[in-house]
Amino acid sequence: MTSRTIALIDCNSFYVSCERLFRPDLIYKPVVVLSNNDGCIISRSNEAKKLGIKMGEPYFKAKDIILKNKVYVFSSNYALYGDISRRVMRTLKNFSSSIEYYSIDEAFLDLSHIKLKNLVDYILKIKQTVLTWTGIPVSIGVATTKTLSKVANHLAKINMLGVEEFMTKSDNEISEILKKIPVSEIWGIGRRLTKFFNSNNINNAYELKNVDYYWLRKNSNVIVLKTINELGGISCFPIVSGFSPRKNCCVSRSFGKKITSYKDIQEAVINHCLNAAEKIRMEKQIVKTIFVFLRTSPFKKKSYYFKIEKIDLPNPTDNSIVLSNICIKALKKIFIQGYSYQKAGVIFSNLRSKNSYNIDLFNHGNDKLMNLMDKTNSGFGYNAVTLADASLKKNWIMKKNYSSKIDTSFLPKVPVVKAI
DNA sequence: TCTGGGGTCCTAGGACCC
DNA sequence: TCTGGGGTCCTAGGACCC
Repeated sequence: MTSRTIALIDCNSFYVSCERLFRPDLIYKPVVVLSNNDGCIISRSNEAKKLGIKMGEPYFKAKDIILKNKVYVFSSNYALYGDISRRVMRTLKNFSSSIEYYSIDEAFLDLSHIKLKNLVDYILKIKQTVLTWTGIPVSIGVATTKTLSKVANHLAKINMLGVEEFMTKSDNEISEILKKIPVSEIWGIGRRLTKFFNSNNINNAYELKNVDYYWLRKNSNVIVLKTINELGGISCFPIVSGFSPRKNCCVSRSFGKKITSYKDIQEAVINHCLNAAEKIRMEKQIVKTIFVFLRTSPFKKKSYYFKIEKIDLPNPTDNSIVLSNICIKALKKIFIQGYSYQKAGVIFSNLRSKNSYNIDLFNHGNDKLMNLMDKTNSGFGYNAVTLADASLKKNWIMKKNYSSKIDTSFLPKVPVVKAI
């Protein structure tokens, strides 16, 4: 088998970079972006990282550092990030037909068609083009496997060029690099596996690569075995290009404040259900199994309550009215008066293609209504049309105190520049 | 006081069948 | 009292990712 050239392109501090597009005055300033409900810090500029602000840290815990150092804070704005992500991915597609959209800010590209002597120039060109066309800075790592390109990308993030390639390096040189990478940095090795390996005296990626295969096979699973192979340059995770339909669809939110009233929770659950239903209709899927869950804050251990209710549908559907009625039925089973609830959610599971299934004849007439609803909402904005039960008081709505409110995918919200 | 959201995959164990 | 063997399918829970 001939070896592949695999590049991982990763946007630098992606959400922060998106916000900076409309606030160029914030380049070189410390900036963070918060998760939904302004809960945790999920994106940090380099300046914010240097101040010691940690990834995933609760906002209230970092508040002191933030205030003292005049860190700029944004609530997350996924409409904006999603749109910018699409532009980045579209740009990358010009450089290789084999591309895997791995996450909102990452993509794998197969660059096997590029000659080794031209490789560095080529990846520098990718980096420059993305920056010019979208304004987003990226780092690029290149190697023979996905796992190694992740390692290369990690190095690219800290060197001057912002790119790093292993293709022209000898095995010895790569081994020296791997000796300096702790196992926890390796893609696929999480907290539990790190602990397991460390307790067996395996601390860096080089030691991991050379671990006894039979011992590992006994003590681990196939994914870890593949990861070890990939560290040694044997590709086990191919690039998966093209769209594959999702298998589950979950919509859940923490409430902006604790909620005790059944009516408020029902309102939230119906809204989550309608969002999920719209998502699956866009992918032409129908639902067979529904879960509705409800919980209090997991940080208040004494009075913790969590319950999830599952309902199997005899006739799979994508119909918002049918689905929200089922969600209400499930919610009524798990709601107990007296708790202060923190979060509710809806999971659509057992999704399948609408085309491959005989749709229940009685539901069929509602397709037109759903189409109309989706079209109206995409033209006039989110929730222009909804169910009567869904939107009244919005007591449950999440906190978003620092939003830039920019939405480049919805015309009325696009910023206007005036030339004088 | 305040702690995100949305995914995938693997495995062990139970249910069920012959 | 003694209590097979092998297969499939499903599910819950755990681990990982961004």
